[in-house]
Amino acid sequence: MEAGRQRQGRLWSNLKEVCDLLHIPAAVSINSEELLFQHVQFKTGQRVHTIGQAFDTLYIVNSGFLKTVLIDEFGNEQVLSFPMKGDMLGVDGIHTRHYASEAVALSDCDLILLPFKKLTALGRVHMELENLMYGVMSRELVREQAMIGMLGALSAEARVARFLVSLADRFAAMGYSSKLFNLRMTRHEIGSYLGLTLETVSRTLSAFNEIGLITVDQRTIGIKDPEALKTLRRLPPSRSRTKAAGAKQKAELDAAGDDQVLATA
Amino acid sequence: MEAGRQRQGRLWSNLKEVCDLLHIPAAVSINSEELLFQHVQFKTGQRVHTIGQAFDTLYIVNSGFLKTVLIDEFGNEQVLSFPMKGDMLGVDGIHTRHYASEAVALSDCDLILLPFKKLTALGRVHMELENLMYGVMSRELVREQAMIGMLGALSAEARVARFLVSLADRFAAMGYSSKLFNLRMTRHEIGSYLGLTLETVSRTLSAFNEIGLITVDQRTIGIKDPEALKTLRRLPPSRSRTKAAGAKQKAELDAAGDDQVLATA
DNA sequence: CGCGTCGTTGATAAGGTTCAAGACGGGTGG
DNA sequence: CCACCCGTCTTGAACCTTATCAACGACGCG
Repeated sequence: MEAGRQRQGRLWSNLKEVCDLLHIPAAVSINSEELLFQHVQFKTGQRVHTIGQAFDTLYIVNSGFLKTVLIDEFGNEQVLSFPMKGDMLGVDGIHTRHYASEAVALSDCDLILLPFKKLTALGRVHMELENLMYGVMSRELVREQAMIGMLGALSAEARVARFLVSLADRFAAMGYSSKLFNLRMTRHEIGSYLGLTLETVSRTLSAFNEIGLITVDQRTIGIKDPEALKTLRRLPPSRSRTKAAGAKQKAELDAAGDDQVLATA
Repeated sequence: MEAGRQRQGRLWSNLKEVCDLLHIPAAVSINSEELLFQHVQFKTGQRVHTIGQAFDTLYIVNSGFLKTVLIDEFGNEQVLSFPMKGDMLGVDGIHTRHYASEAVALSDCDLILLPFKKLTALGRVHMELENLMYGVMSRELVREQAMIGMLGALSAEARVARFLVSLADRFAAMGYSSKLFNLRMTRHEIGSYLGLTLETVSRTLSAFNEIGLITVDQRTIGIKDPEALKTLRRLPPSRSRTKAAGAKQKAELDAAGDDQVLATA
């Protein structure tokens, strides 16, 4: 329907601002005010790019909230990430020159356009740019690795707990409160992201609420006991009794607090 | 114990060979025979790099089989990938300048060293290199996205089936048989990779064997019905009834073959 | 030859999904 | 302005996939 952007970008950013946004030490020898990147706005529900669409530009989130999704053979969505301020979009398009995922705005957004051609051309001149890109892509890779580890090894409760902590941290990094914030996504989307059903997500949030770890009021989440959330596990759920060093004594610890749902470091 | 490599690299490769190995169109204007990369050999069980170790070089697998793992707070391993010929290792170290994962040789291996410093220095001169790196990293990112989608949405049987197909494809790409090959990893490692227990992996393989999809003899796998394996799902297990377009008619298809364990395209 | 690792298979239980019903909230149209 | 509706969220109950626990067989190595 769309995927067409409403271009009238009044805003532009220079490289310094882009680096700051990405939390990458700029080391910019480029004083250029002539090196500017255009902004684009997307409204809630609009798609920034779709799967298979020809790749030509990367995006950096300046404000707003999005989701990126994969669509399976039945049209079901699998949420991959919830990008927000400072995150980069579109990197998965570099390889095949077609975006591998779809990015949808969950709120009104302001994105910075980084035309890939322009970027590589600039890299020819300024090495900082190249290293910046490597850093951002590597960071994204590490994030996805952590995600795989979480999906592969953690229980539903642990996943939801870590999701909340991670959100809190990101809000904190953006200067917002990490104690009280609004979820921009539905339970369904959270569930997809965490490999759970929306019912399980809902139930788990309710459970956390009853225990006093958080408060829940629809999309409004209050974090009451961040430490407990961080270390919550229950169910070291598989590939336990590994011979890996250090596994044993921790297992005893675990057994000690067995009837507890949570543990504090 | 090790993580110290047994350097006596007799072998060296030029950029052209590296590109071929990575399946990246070289477009090499660099005729250099003076631009050589050293090889290193690792024996079964040796670690190429460990978590937290200072990052300085990337590796390309020239021959042999490895695994990369994350270690959680209890010492449990979470397998992230099974790199083989043509795959790149160490990319996750770029961001923090420390490797985020551990790479272990599952067989005797021959790896090509790409000192990162050297690489970026070369990138200053030869643009092809830069684009090569972007391509490789983007490809890896896409691979991990697919992995997340799989862990988040597929049943145990579908995961094992896709794992086998993916292995078959990779063997084929390496010039080996895609119909008969040896697993280089244990059931435990497969289970960790797929987010399952080793028992479930074993049982699923046995089930596929009985149905005639594959033959199993310990580590030796024979692929009998690749198409069935590719399309096997059973249990679109969660986030089903999505309102996403196209979901409906496919759901009917699904119901039609409901008592069937497998479906052929 | 025995021990340890790896793999198979069975019985049991539990975590999480599925199905179902209802509540809440926001937007729309009468 | 209220009624209505639809998407979202919550909660309950039954079911099912997969983990857990356990025992045994097979292989490889010292």
